[in-house]
Amino acid sequence: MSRGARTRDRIMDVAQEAVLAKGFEATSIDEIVADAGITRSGFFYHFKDKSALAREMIDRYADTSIAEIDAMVARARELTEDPLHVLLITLKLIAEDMRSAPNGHPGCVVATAAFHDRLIGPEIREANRRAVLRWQEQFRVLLDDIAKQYRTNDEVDFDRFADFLSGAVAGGIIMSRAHGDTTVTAEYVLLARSHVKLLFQPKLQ
Amino acid sequence: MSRGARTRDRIMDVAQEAVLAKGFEATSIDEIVADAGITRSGFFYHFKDKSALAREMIDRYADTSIAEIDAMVARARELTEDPLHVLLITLKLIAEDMRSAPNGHPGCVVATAAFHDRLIGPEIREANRRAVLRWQEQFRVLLDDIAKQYRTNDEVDFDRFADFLSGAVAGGIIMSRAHGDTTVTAEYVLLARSHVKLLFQPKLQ
DNA sequence: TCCAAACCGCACTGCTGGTACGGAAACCAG
DNA sequence: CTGGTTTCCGTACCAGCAGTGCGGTTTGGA
Repeated sequence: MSRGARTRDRIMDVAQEAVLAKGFEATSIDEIVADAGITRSGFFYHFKDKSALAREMIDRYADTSIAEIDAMVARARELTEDPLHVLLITLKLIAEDMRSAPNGHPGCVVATAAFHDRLIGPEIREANRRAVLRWQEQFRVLLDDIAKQYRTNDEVDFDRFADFLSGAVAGGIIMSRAHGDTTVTAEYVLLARSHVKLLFQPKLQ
Repeated sequence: MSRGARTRDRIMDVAQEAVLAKGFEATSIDEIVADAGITRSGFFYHFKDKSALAREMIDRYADTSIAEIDAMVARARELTEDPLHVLLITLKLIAEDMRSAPNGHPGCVVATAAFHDRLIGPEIREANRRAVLRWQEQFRVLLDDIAKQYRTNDEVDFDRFADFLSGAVAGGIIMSRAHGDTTVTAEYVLLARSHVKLLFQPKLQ
């Protein structure tokens, strides 16, 4: 990893922590460069503006998030062959992971960016779109596997439902902020899990 | 309604439209006063700072939202006595209302405020908390009515689930912004409705 | 050793939220 | 109609912000 790449990563590290805690606009470039141990000139050498930083942060955040969920799916597949239980276990692992975090779920760069439209040009919007589509695709695959062996107890569009599962997390983040209760997001994941269970589980009650 | 109250309302009207479209920080006071037909001095006469405006906007937004939902609940009660169907019809009315809006759901001041922590002092946070608790209470009452006549197909905490229903809207707003598709929020409400149906409906399949 | 990438220092612009204060117009009670 | 209060304007000012420009310096690698 080159020196430049390391600096870029350090910038994004400190920026992400601040952005998740305070939002994009509330995080000043002066603050970022101070924490990253560089100067404003150094910052603008790597990112042409704050928007470019946001765009790269979104992509990087999506990368790590997708990888983490993939790891949980893999772990779930080790525990069962039943596709329904793969998803149920995955959702439980996600919830546990959120609950085990020191201060609950730290927030989501994508969700945060969605509400800061000043710095959101078409590029940021596109980066956000890419991210949510990747999450949707991830859950969509699991739902398709389930559909091969189970029938649903209600008619739902699978693309929408896959999207809805990540949307539950997004909603949980908003509500956890509104409530001032960091455990909310994990509970939302478990409620979404309940939805999955009710949707596919045969012979209810 | 006094002259001052009318001016305050006009300020909040134009501010809300801009905030829902662009976020709090992206909406400048200069822009608000221009659209409201007053001066900066006039603005600061009514609101001591931008944060005070946000706080009053949140309360006002919650008031109208609660009233709208109450009206839909009342309409649903006219159509059926069954408490489960009261909620199901209410959710359908909410979804239809969102879909009928010219540009989909315009967004939520509470959700927007949750992601703009610069101007969020304890007062804003408290206003946001009040709002989500009011929504939660609204759905909680309907769920309690259902519980008197139905048993659930899965164990869920009713307070959480009531909160989850409004959270679905919040998540839908985020995802609609991320997708760039304004119909998403209404679809989320319908998926939440499906969850309710699956949770209470006896003798599935 | 040499060159390019990486980074610094500094000066500048334009916009923002916010303060301060004197004054003017609108409104309302007596 | 009068006097006082509410409401609003005009202007000048401050600090913090994102972003630009550019010359200079350090660093790492071929």
